[in-house]
Amino acid sequence: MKVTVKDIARTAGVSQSTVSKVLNNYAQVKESTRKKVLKAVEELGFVPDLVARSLVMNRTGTIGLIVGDIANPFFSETAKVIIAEARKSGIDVILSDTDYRSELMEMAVKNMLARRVDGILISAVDRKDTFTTDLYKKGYPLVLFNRHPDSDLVNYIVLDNGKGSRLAVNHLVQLGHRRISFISGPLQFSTFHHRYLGYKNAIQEHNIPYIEEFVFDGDPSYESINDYLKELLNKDEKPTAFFAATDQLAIHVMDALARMGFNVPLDFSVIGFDNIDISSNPHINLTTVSQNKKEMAKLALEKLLALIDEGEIPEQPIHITLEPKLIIRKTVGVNYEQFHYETPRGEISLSEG
Amino acid sequence: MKVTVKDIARTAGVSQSTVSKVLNNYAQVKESTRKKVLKAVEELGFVPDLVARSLVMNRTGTIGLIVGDIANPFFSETAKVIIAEARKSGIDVILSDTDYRSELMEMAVKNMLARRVDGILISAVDRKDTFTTDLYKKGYPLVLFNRHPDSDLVNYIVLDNGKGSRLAVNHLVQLGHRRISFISGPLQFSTFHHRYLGYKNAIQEHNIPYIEEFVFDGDPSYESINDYLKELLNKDEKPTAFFAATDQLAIHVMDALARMGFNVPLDFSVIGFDNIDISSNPHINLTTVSQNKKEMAKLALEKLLALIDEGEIPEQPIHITLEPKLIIRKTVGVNYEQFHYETPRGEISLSEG
DNA sequence: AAATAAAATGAAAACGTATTCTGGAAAACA
DNA sequence: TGTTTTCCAGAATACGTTTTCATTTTATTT
Repeated sequence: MKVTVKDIARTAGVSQSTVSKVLNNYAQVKESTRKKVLKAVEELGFVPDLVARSLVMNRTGTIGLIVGDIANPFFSETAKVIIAEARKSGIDVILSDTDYRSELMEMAVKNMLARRVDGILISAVDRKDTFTTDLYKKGYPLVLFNRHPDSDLVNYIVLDNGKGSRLAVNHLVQLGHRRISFISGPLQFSTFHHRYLGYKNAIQEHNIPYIEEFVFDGDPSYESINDYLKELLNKDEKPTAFFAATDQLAIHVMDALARMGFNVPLDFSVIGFDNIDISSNPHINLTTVSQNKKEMAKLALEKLLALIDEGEIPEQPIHITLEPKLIIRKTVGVNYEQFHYETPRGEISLSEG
Repeated sequence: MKVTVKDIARTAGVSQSTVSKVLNNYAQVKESTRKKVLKAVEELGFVPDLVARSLVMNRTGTIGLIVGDIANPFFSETAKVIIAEARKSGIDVILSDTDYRSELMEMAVKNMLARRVDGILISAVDRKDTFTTDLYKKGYPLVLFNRHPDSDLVNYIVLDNGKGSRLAVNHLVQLGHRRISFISGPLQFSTFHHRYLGYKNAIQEHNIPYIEEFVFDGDPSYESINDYLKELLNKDEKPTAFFAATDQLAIHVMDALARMGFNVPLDFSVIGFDNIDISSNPHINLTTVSQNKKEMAKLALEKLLALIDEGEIPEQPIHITLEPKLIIRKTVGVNYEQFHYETPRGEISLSEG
């Protein structure tokens, strides 16, 4: 039936332990017997049982990857590099999708612990999450990326989201916009929280009043955003630009505006965040803040593997923040109205290039 | 350190076997001892070691999922439903990404066998692949989806790709197009192969001559397609419509046309295949052939789990083909030229709805 | 109350591997 | 040649469960 070490031992005329030794490249084994064993392995087509090995080695050679939504390009692109890089170290990844529900995250982690994965990578924690922190304190190899909890006592690799927002707001302000609406996702995620904070700080740095009605953080569906925009654009005080916390949201905004008969960037400017693939499509051409997803994923895995190899957790948690970058395309225009009526400043460059 | 069944046994004052029995809901255990054991489990926070269990049960509770490119929406969307559905049965999935390279597929399978996954789901086989067929013949639970090899001796769930092409071609022909270019991906994949065959058959059914220069199956990158189009549109005999074997390819085509200053659908019609998320975007609005990815994924998993539970493979491999559907949006127009100069037929409806 | 049947428990083996430790053979040294 | 060291190989144990089978306990019958 299934060929095991025992079979190899028998046909090679040695003991199980020597077979194991040649399989694991022990030095202490004569060349002649090594040959015998290898020949038997070849003949019988033996392949070591990794679960048995896991049991005795106390290492499974697997890691868990928990994402918010694998169908979301951000998560799938990061997953891709993690899987590819892990494979280079002979490590397999068990993937879990929380569908943005934090209860599922906790369940996924528990399940993976039972499966004895060697470490866990999570890009889907809530700000108020304490579960991961507790787990890490117990010495379990764990690194978060993309999102992090409010607690600082766990490893994470994230984008400097606040800075990203500042980049976006500055760009808009430079082109004359002073009434900027912020379209956010759920603020319980650190990404959105910091993008929101960055937006708020940036406009205040420019002495722009913060208008509560200008920020949206409700249900991120198209319909919901469409409703919000309709209501907003009926008021006296309209924004001239929309800063969306996500390219996906930005595209919703653009769609809604288009359906209302507005032109982007002539009537309104739109800027996104993430630089997903579609955004560079000539029909979309979204100006956005980009993050280096691949580097983030690579770093997260790298740190996790190091943690696993170390065998013990460092005193100080690892915190890495990556730099955002502004990608200028075609959805942001000059707010002439602003230049005309309020504070026209000649030194500001109006070119988009 | 780690709490095991032995610890539970000790603190509950029973034997390992009884602990195992209450954990696995054996009938033959007195209520009072069940209580004792459960209490100890609770107190010590015991959680069963799944790798140890796997070893003895000869079942890991994991399946392997091998995809061509997890960053591609088709694969990530199917992966999402597979992961979610598998979880409902307490099964975890190990994900592998072949990056469209078939050698990697074979390696991934071998690795998963060593990991003793209970079954494997593959959406990334070549037409000439025999490895999976051989494996299945050996009795290993295996189901392919999306793509299938030329051999029929293995289970697969696929779309009726030929029919999908016919749907697309018929639609174009009904609107007066007779010069239809087919933009394909690599024909070594059954999906593209059958879409190509469907295209060829469909135009022949309409007595349209097959023109070799009208089909492209080279490198599916934007640049390569752009080059092809430039050359093609310099010739005398130009197509009036493009049928792309993939929405991704259709979007490349539209981008290239847009950059050359053409309007879709006024100058050229474009139709895609797959109905990925972006295609419904108002800026894209691609007419396309859709497939029910979720159902495909669900069916594939369902069949695999059934196979695993059966314990032995059925005499006849399972073959399921799903129905494609035409989604009419805004990228296909009427070819008036055709109606005007050649065979204007009054009975053909020109409305797009 | 004794005999029997049924129910509950435990001892032991198994799953397939890695590793420690011991003993013997060979080599190196005297 | 005798002794010490080095090198190899194997026996035994461990990893943490499940499961079979024998045994003890409890319940049922006469």
